[in-house]
Amino acid sequence: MFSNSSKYALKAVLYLAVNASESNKIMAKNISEPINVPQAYISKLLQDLSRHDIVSSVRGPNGGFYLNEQNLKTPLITIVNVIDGENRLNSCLLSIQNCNNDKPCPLHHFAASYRTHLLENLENNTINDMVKGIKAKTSFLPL
Amino acid sequence: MFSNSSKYALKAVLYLAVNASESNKIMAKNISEPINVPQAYISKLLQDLSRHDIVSSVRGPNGGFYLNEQNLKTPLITIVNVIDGENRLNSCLLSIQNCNNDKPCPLHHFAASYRTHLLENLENNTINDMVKGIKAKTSFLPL
DNA sequence: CCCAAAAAATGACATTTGTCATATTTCGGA
DNA sequence: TCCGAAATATGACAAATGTCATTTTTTGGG
Repeated sequence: MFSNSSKYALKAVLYLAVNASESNKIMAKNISEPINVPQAYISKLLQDLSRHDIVSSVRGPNGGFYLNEQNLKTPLITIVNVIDGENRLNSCLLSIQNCNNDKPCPLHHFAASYRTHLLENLENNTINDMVKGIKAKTSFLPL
Repeated sequence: MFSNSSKYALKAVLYLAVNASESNKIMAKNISEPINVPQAYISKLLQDLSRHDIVSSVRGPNGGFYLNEQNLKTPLITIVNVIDGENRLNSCLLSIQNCNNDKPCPLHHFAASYRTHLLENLENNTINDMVKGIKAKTSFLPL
């Protein structure tokens, strides 16, 4: 579904969204442990995300990562697209070129409705929407 | 979602199910072209499937691959499990250990219903069910 | 009983993905 | 203005996946 990298990126971003702020930046090495991802690896991912304006970062002493107001409005799909590349979620279950509703492959209907449903959710929900759920305790963010 | 290997295996099995029979076996090299998969690669996959009694094979002259009555009754999930290993489809979108309906991760509800839905379909539908759809022209099997 | 056809087995190689280690740059504070 | 803290950059390495080539075994037919 998603690559490991995307999963890690999502976890890191969510962790930052909940725990960091401009006045309380978090260093890569302090994100690593709670989300259970090697430090150097999460650094590399955060650099990618930073370059794409999905997270904010400040170098030097008292530096670290956090999300500003704008960052929080990022739709979840953007994170996946940056890390995994576009339309990783777009292809048919069997990767058949011209599989569509008119000329479906045998497994098409097993996945089609859901896939669009999932995509809609990833497009319409922002990081901030997820944070609300976590703060309202309707969803959880363990390691 | 599935690995390439699983996709290829599914395509090969469906191709055999539609086009081969005990009296009309098909050689690996003749499956390769219509489903657009390298010959040696599809051979390896078919050997795997043959060892697990998902396809039938006969060596020597006039040999080849086909599906017998029993093979046709195989649920689709079995093919995926043999090639990709068990429960590749079981984990949560973020691969969080104890993510479930009671303690869902933030993305849980985006995927949960679909995943169970897809799994049910793969478990309850056999190769033969797919062949029926293809013959009834409600689904299609291009390359 | 040998020969050729075909599956089966084995292993080499390439690519992608994931992981780690080591520089390099930037910045604030003493 | 220099030092150390931290992000950033780069590249090496490992593992999984995908691809290809070669050899071995089995089998039917002449």
